[in-house]
Amino acid sequence: MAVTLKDVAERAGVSRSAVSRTFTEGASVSDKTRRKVEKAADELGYSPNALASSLTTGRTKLIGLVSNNFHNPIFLEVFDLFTRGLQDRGLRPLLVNLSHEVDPANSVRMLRQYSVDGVIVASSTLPPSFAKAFRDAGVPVVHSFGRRASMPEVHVVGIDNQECGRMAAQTLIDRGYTRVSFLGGPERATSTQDRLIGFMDVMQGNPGMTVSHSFASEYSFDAGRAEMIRLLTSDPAEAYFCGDDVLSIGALSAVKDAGLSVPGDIGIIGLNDMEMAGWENINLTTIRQPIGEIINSSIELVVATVDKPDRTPEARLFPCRIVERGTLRPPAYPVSP
Amino acid sequence: MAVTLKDVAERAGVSRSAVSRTFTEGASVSDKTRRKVEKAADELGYSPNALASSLTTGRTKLIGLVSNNFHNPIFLEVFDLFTRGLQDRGLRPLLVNLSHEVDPANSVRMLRQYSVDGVIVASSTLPPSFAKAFRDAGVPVVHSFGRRASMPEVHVVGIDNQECGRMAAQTLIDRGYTRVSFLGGPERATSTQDRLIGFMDVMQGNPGMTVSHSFASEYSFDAGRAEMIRLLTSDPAEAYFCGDDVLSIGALSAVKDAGLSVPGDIGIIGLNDMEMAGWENINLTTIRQPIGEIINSSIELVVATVDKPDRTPEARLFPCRIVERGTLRPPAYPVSP
DNA sequence: CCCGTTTTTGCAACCGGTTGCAAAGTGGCG
DNA sequence: CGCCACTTTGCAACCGGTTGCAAAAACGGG
Repeated sequence: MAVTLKDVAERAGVSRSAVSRTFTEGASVSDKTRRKVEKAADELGYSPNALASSLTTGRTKLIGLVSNNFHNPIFLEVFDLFTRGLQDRGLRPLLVNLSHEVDPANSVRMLRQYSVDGVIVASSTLPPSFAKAFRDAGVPVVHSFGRRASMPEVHVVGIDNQECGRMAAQTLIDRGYTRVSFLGGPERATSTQDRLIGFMDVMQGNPGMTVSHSFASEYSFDAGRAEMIRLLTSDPAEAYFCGDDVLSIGALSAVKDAGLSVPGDIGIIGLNDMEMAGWENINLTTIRQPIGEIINSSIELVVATVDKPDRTPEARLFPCRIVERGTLRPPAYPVSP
Repeated sequence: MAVTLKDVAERAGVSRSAVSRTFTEGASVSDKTRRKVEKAADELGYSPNALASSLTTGRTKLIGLVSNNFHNPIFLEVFDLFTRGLQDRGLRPLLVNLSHEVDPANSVRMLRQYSVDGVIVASSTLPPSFAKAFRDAGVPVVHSFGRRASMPEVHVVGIDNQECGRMAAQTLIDRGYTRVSFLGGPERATSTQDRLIGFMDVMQGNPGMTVSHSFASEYSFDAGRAEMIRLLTSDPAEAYFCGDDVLSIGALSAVKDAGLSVPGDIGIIGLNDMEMAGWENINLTTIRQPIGEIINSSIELVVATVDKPDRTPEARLFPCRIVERGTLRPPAYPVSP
C-alpha cells in the first residue's frame, strides 16, 4: 500500500541509505544520486514516515497541548495561535482535553506513549504540580498562563496575576469608586487566587474603601452571570473587578437585565481583552493579557527545553495594560501618570 | 533514558514477546507470566511506545482534525466535543489549522507522514474536493459540516443546508415579514451557497416578497457587523436570515448601535444555536444545528472507515429545528403546526 | 599517472515494538 | 502412565526508517 524507502531505493537503483540521506538535512549525498532519488520518490509519491524515523532519531516533532478550558472563548484564540505557531516551526500539536480531570497521571502516560518531544500545559487554573508531573516523567514542559513563582519548578510563561489584581484595584480607586468587589473564577484556580491577593493588597492600603469578594463556579458566561445575579439581590458594590472577560460579560448581562446601567450604576473591569471584549455591543474595559507574546514565548521555550532538558526552570512574565472602553466611568480627577 | 520492552523482559526473566503479549489485547499469556511482567513493568514505570508498535500493527490511533475556522466561537464547542469524543475511544486528535489555506496538498502530506489512521475535516466552508484529496491519498476521511450530496465522493456528516435555508425562509414568511434578506458568510463557502439556494427557493414561490441577499467576508462577528452597517445605509430589509450565529451577533450589534430595535424594527434569525446565542444579552432566535450528534456520528463513521476503507461514501444528515428566542417577532397569525 | 585526501556509498546493526511458527509445557482422559 | 489436544513460550524476522563504519569513488597536486 504505502510506498517505502525500499521501493524508492529499488526504483532509483541505489541503497536504502542513499534514499534516507537525501531526505535528511545535512547528510552526504552527491548531486547525481540526489536527483535520481528525488525523481524516483516523485514518481512513486513517496514521503518519509515521520514516526518510523522518530524511533532512531528520538524526535517526533509532536508537542502535547494540554488544556482544560473549552468554555472560555479566549481559548479559541489560544488554540489558533498555538497551532499556527507550532506548525510554522514544523511541529504538530497533539491535543489533550482534560475536561474536569485534575490528575496529571493519565495525560503523562498518554503523551509518553506517543513520545511527544515536549508538552505545553495551557491553563490558568491548574496548579504548578500538574506541569511538574511531566517534568518528573522526563518530558520537557512549559506551563502557559501558569502561576508565577520566583523559583519555579517548571518553566512558566504568563503574566503576574497579583500585579494585575493591584492594577485593577488602583484603577477602581482612581475612578473614585469606594465600594468595590472582586468577582473571581473558581476559588481553586491559581489565577483567581493571585488576582485576589493583589487586589486586596492595594485595597488594604486604602482605608476609605469597602471591599468584598466572591467566586464564580468556573470561568464561563453562565457562572459569571449567575454570580452577579446573586450579588445584585443584596446591596451590590459600585464596581467589580471580574477575574476574566467571560465572567465580565456574564456579569454585564445580569446587570443590564436588572435594569441597571453600566457604567452609570455599576462599573465593571475584566481581564484578558479577548476578541469579544471589543465587540461594540459589549465594549468592555479590561486588562489586556498579551496572549500572542505568551504563546510565542511558550513555544520558543519548549523548543529550547527539548534541546536542553536540564535548563533551569524560568518564569517569563509579560506586562499587562488597561484597555479603556465603556464599562468603567472616567477618572474622577486627574491621575498622576 | 526511556524504559523499553527489553528492560522489562530482563527484569521479569521472560522473553520480549511475552512482555509484548501481556500488553496486547487478546494475546496468549499465562496468568503467571502476566503477573511477573506487570510487576516488573510497574517497578520500572514502563508503558509501551505507541509509535513503535504502530510500525507493525499499522495503526497509530491518531486522527487528523483539520479545520479552518478559529474565529467562530462555535468551533470551541466543536473542538471540545471532538477531542472528548476521540479520547473516549482511545484516539488522539492531531490538530491541523489551515488558516486561509485551501490547497489540501500540505495537510495530506503532513498527515500521511504521521500515519494518521483517519482524518476529520471540520469545516462548513471547504469544498468536497478538499476532503476528497485525503481519500485519493488512501486516508480514511469524513467531512463534518460538509456539503450534502446524493452521491457523495467522501463521507459527509452534517445538515441539509438547503433545507435550513427553506426553513428560515418559511419562518420569516410565517411571521409576516415581506421585505427580507439573506446575510450570508463568504460567497465561496459551500454552506452559504446552499443556505442561499434553499432560502431563494421558498421565496421565489411567494410572489408577495421582496428578497435580496449579500455576503459577509467571513464567518465572524466583525464581518457580520460590517456587512450590516453597510446594509443599514440604504433601505434595509425588515428581517434577515444570517448564515451563522456569529454573523447574527455582529449584525445585532450594528442594528442596536444604529438606534434601531430588535425585533421591533428589524428581525434576525441565525443558524447554529451556539452557546452564546442563549446568553441573555444576545437571546438570538436561531436554527439549531445538532453539533453533538454530528460530531459523534463523524467519529463513529471515521472509525468504521478505518476498519473498512472501501465503504461506499455516505451522507449523514441531521435535522435542524428553530429555537425561539427574542430576535424575531411572534407569528402574525396562527400557523399550521 | 600515481598517491594521499576527501567525499560518497552500501552494509549491517539498531530503534522499540509485533507476530508466525515450531518447540515446550500443561491438562484431561482412558 | 501414555497419548492427544490445547495453551504458552521463545526465536527470529519484520515494520520503516537512521547511522557508524569501512570500502569505493572522486578529486587534487605534484
